[in-house]
Amino acid sequence: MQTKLYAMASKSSRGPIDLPGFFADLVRCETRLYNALNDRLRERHGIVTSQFEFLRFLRDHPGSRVADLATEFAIGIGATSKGIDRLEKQAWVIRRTNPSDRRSSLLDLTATGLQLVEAAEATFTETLAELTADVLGGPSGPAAARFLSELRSVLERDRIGLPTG
Amino acid sequence: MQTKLYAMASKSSRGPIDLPGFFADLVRCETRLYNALNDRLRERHGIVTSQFEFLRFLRDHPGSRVADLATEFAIGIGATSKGIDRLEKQAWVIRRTNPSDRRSSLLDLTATGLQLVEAAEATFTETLAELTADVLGGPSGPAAARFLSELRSVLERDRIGLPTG
DNA sequence: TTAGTCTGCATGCCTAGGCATATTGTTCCT
DNA sequence: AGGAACAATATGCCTAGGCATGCAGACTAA
Repeated sequence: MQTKLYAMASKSSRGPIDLPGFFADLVRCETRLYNALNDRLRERHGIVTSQFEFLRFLRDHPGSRVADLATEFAIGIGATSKGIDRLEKQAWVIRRTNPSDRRSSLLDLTATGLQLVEAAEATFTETLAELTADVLGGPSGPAAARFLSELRSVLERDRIGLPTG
Repeated sequence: MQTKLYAMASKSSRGPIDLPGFFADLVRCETRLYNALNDRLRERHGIVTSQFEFLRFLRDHPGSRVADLATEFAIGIGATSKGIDRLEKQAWVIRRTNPSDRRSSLLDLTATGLQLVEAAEATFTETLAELTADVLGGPSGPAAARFLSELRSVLERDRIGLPTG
């Protein structure tokens, strides 16, 4: 597969980063990891990765509003609302009216939702470790983690890439 | 925004990588960069990032088949076929019957398509540089590039995360 | 208060991708 | 040669997200 040529080219670059190549690698890794995690989570828990991420966020930030999720995941408000609809339909999440602003709801996991997210988290972590095992031992891991963490902070600070709706 | 807590936690970790945090940062960076690039490319050239990537791939790999694109981008064959339909409708790509296997077509850019991809590439590279300027100077960039390049190679080697169709 | 504006979210319409299937062409046996 | 298995991709149906809109609640100024 010709693809490999790209990877090798950026790998051996010594000067400043090959930015397009870097971005391509970033997107390809994200896509494939996301797909693989979807498969596992669907098969074992009947959810997909985006749902797992919603549930995990609500576990870690109980009482969030729809807009908080939208900002966190950089997706539209409408999409977020619909995603919550689906989780609510499964009785994994409840909307409770916000006492201090009746336009919005506060979101929380149900007991079942909590149970689900804990089980799914085990699968998630395990699968991720499995998929990245071959490179995690390498020396560039911590630097990569630092880099993406900083980049994410900057993008969030400047509100880059937030959809309209 | 509570989000920052995540980023800082993974940033200051010293031992083995916080894998879920790393993955979260990866996905968030990808989403926001992709969204921002979409906005710019749409506004200036009337295409989105996925289309730019298709066009660029065909420029660099003329005569590819639909399946080659599907593998490269880890998306389904059907989706790829439809994506090519759209590019063909705009006369940016042509399907030419594969002389050695008439089930498939060989894909190539038209002159207009080539012109478009060259212009879009300038926007793409420039925008990407702009968005990542604040962290590119940092010391962890090259290691991050190496890490993702290696991870990508491993995922491709093991055919991880390829959709069914 | 009360009109006017703003905000948060739900909903509708449209597009894009996943998966299943259909179609056409190729390969492999015999 | 002839048919069965296989392969490449085009197409249909379904779901999820983007964007625009609608609506209820909050906020402001007079």
